[in-house]
Amino acid sequence: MAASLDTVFSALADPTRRAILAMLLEDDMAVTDVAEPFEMSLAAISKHLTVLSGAGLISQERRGRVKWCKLEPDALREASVWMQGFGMMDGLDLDAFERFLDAELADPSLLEEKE
Amino acid sequence: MAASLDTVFSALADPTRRAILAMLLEDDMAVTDVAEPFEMSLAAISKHLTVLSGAGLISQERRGRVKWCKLEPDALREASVWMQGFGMMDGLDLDAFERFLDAELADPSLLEEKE
DNA sequence: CGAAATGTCAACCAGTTGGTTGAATATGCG
DNA sequence: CGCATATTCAACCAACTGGTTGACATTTCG
Repeated sequence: MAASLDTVFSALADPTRRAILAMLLEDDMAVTDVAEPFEMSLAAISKHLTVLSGAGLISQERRGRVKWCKLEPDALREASVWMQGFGMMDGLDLDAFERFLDAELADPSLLEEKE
Repeated sequence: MAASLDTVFSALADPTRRAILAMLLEDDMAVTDVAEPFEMSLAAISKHLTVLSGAGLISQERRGRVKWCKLEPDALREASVWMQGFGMMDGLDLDAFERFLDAELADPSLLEEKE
């Protein structure tokens, strides 16, 4: 819950974790369902979720057997503000933003390996 | 430089490196001057600068004995767009999104002069 | 020339990261 | 109850990080 710039940026530095966030953009998901598209163990995904949770980027609520993961995009705000200080946000890159939207609407899983 | 989301976010995850970027916002600086306010060796700062350079966040130009470091805020753009996508999708930054729509509806050609 | 200043390189070290397995803990279901 | 499901825990491992120090190369300057 610290949600410092350190923890947020370092949580975002991993492509698996960014892909998870993109998936959660669609809908809340159970841990097992989050793990399904990835070629790694459930335990590894569980750790990634812990990191995301520690950065405040997601919240998790246990309901019965299942732990639901929910995106918390507010946690991005502090980092976003920090970046705005560098002046390249006086109007974001709209072309890129539109491409993001198109890609997102077409198929969220495509966001995984953008670069 | 690579400037992938991975390298940019992980470069930003370190407070020393963020502080360096903030310093370079003021002015271009020589490596020694960048290092001066920090309580660590010059070699450590040199490594941080290598990381920043690898992420495309700074450029370095050697002039005589001195290597000048220059902020390259464009490298933040891709990361910003990625983050902003989350805010937009959740109505967090609806203001900016509406401004985007307004601007586009008013005069789409204005959007070209971004760079 | 010889000395100081500017950086980087190489080796090293401790701590963190991202992954693996196998066991453990709840919870739900027939 | 007994078994499958959902998730974490614990130990372990290789690779990476962020720091150190001392040696090295280059450039400037008296």
